[in-house]
Amino acid sequence: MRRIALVDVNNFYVSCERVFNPKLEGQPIVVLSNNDGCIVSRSAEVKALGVPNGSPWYHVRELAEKHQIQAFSSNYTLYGDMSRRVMDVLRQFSPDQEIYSIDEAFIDLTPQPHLEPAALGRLIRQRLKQWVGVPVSVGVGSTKTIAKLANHAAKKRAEFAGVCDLGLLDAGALDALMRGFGVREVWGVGPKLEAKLTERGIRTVADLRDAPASALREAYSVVLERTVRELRGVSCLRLDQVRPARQQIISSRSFGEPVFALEELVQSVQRHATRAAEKLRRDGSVAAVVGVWLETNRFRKQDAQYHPSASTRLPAPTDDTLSLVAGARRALERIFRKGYRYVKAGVCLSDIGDRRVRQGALFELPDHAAKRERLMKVLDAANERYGSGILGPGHAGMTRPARWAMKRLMTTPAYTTSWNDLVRVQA
DNA sequence: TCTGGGGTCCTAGGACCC
DNA sequence: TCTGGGGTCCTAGGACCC
Repeated sequence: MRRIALVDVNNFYVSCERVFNPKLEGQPIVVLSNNDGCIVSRSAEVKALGVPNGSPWYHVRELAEKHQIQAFSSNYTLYGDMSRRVMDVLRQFSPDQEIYSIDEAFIDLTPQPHLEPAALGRLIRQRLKQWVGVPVSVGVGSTKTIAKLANHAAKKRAEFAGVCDLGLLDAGALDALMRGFGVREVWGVGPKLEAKLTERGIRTVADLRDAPASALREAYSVVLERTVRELRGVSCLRLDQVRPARQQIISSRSFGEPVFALEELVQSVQRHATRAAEKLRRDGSVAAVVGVWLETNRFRKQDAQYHPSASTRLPAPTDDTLSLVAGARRALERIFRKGYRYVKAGVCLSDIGDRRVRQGALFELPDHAAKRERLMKVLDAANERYGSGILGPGHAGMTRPARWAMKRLMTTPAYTTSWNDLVRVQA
């Protein structure tokens, strides 16, 4: 029997903000998405007010004023660094770790049968609180799907006090617990599947566990069949310790203000292609296709809508910023139409491979490629040292601050990654 | 006036092959 | 009246995750 633990940080972004501003403890606070658009993290106090995750911030303004909810712009520099600290601590409990997202990881405790998972879970909780400063929940089960469910139980049921090992429950207690949770709480069941399953009379986790797996595969997909088997304790999902290189790299942003002119779209698309190329090089990958898309505001029914996309296939896979920017620009020029109120642009790199086994172009000059490579090294080094975006193509004549630049009006300092932002402690 | 930004996997259907 | 039977590859779109 495997023993998989899922550890995640409770309302991660909110918890990060609280580490450096303890006065926020016990206060209703939220963290907002880019452009201060939507709520992406809520403290328990805000959840208790019934504010759903993902709500547009301006929709809850009134409620926020009434209850003095404090909002913060997202500070990904801080959250990324805090995430690294959490993962470092977790790795000390088991080297068999899959970092599943910025705030959660699976760890395999099977190779340490002499340790009791629940006791270990309590130790993890205590240590992360003390060493990193964030509260976590721990769920343990014989499969990843059960560990996810256990984690949910650890949060929702006070009697578990943040740590739940479903392996400790006898059959009757496990059944009761599974009857107490709706099918939507299962990892892999979203709103669409929930609706379809409900039609079939499958309403609780227990209903899904006991449903005929092969029939569900026929009706829906192999993904759902695997979920059902995992709920029964049959492991169908591997623990992926090494993340394979990404197959797709996206850089996109909503604009701070609507944009109408090609000139401004060019600037933002160049910026996205540059960022995507940086990510690509960091992965040690090359891409053969660069895609661009534009969006108008789909919530504004009075506006003419236009959501075009196009892509450019490059002569050979590359990680060269200038080639990728040029490709993105060509794609953009093909889809741009005047007269629309654009609110977002994005770039997507695909057909990605390992740069070490890259196939060159037929007419490529070897020393040209070598020069470009050196140029990219300089670019990456400069941006690493002086801040991302300091050096890049198309910067000449750029209007600052651009209309397309993000709005972030409530950002906290980069406490852990910038000397200037270090916390001052008074004696 | 203001509604995020990343990713993954699977399926269906069409084009094409022998 | 009857019009084969396998394959592969690619793409678009859908569903899910955080």
